[in-house]
Amino acid sequence: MILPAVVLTLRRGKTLVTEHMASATVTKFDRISRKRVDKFNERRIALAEAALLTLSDLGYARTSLREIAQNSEFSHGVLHYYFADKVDLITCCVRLYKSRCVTRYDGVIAAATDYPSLLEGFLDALAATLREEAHLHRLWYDLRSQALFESAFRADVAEIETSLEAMIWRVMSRFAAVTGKPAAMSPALAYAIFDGLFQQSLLKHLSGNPDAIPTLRDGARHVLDHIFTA
Amino acid sequence: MILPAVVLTLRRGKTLVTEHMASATVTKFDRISRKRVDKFNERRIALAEAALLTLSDLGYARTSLREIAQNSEFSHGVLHYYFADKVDLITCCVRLYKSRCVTRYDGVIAAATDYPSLLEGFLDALAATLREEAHLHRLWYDLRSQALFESAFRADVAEIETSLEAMIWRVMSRFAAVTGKPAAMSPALAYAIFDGLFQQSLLKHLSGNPDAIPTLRDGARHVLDHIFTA
DNA sequence: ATTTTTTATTGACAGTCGTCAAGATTTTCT
DNA sequence: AGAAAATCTTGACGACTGTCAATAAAAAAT
Repeated sequence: MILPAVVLTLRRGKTLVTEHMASATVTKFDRISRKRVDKFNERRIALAEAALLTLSDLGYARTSLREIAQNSEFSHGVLHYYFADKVDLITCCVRLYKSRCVTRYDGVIAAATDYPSLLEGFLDALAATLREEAHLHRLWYDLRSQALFESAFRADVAEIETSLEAMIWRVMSRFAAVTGKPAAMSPALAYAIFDGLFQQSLLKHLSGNPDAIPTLRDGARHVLDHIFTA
Repeated sequence: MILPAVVLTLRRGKTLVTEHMASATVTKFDRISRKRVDKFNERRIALAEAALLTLSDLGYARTSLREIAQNSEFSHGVLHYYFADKVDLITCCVRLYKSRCVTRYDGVIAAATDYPSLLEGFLDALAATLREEAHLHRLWYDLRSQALFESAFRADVAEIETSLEAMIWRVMSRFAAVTGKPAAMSPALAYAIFDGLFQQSLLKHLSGNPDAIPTLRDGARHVLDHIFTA
């Protein structure tokens, strides 16, 4: 039981490159160990993926480690082999969420070259997110609220907020490039607006209100029209 | 143990006027019973007030009924005398929150008659809310997130959202009246924008970032300037 | 092929949770 | 005053929680 102890001490770092191996030459031991770390990390991600499913179903407050394990192909004990504690698991899940969402609109905005098609493409993508990933995003809002209480989550949540803000700002910059008008606001403000809009629509959508998606589209269109036309 | 049974069956209604007393003449029995109901309701509110304190300290996920009782002058059993279950208590707390917040800016907007003073007054009030009621508002965002999962909370949360939207719209209408320019957006959009801004600033503020309040002021000022000047 | 290391399961632990029933205490009514 | 009703406390229940140690199973290394 040597490796886990080593990995566990390094787990919290952003990368999994071990420090005492960074220098010196690459030995056989290096390659083997790296392979093990990778495998370890793959399992971590697979488990976090399963956890993400259960979490987005039940929410943070109602999700237990046993429930997560039951919805996976593993036993509940294995979670403590791959994660130090519950916070560590949730943190890993949040990072996974980020890696999925953060390039959500990049394809759409690269494709369009004029305002109308860029607008429609973005609105479609926005609507698709609400329709297809509602459960995942309600989890995001849940975890972000947890960060207001639990300082352990704050750093990761803040980092994701920054990524999402950058994502929205790439969209705005594209609009600016296409229309020739500046996106006359800060990235933070732009993100706040679209985030507020999306959150409002999400609650409507999950309440079964069929106006949720049209409301989201109209709101976003109104904002963008106001900024980038006449 | 007669009254509680009666009251408990009526508890979930918005008012506490009993139905079988609504018609007919006002008898002595009526007055007495009403007085009891009022007293019952006062205790409910006092307990909900205590619960609100604990909840805004710990958040929904980490608050137990025992903890709430411990921070009040009562025992934990009394909570089940005044509330049917935990959801009932939380619902009552949410309603209490609403009644406090919903007129937050009405005084400010009535006082000012020109754009600069109205703007500064509103920004001051916004900043004061963030500074003085941060804990209460993080609870609101927490409970709103819970509503995304628990349908039992949705109706009350939606009602409060409507009230807050109306509150923001009264502010916007005042700005429109003072400047002579229309608030060129829907009430829902205006609320989404300020809510998004506030939420973003709240996370910053609770993370100890001293830029939180200036950011909130600048963001709000930018939006309002953009709408109501030139 | 056997030993070592890694991975996964199981069962138990010490707490906490919401809930409720039985009974003591206080208030109200006659 | 005593009787009745309302209020509050206490203690217990079954269920569930995160955690972890003991151990079995699988994989890797020698």
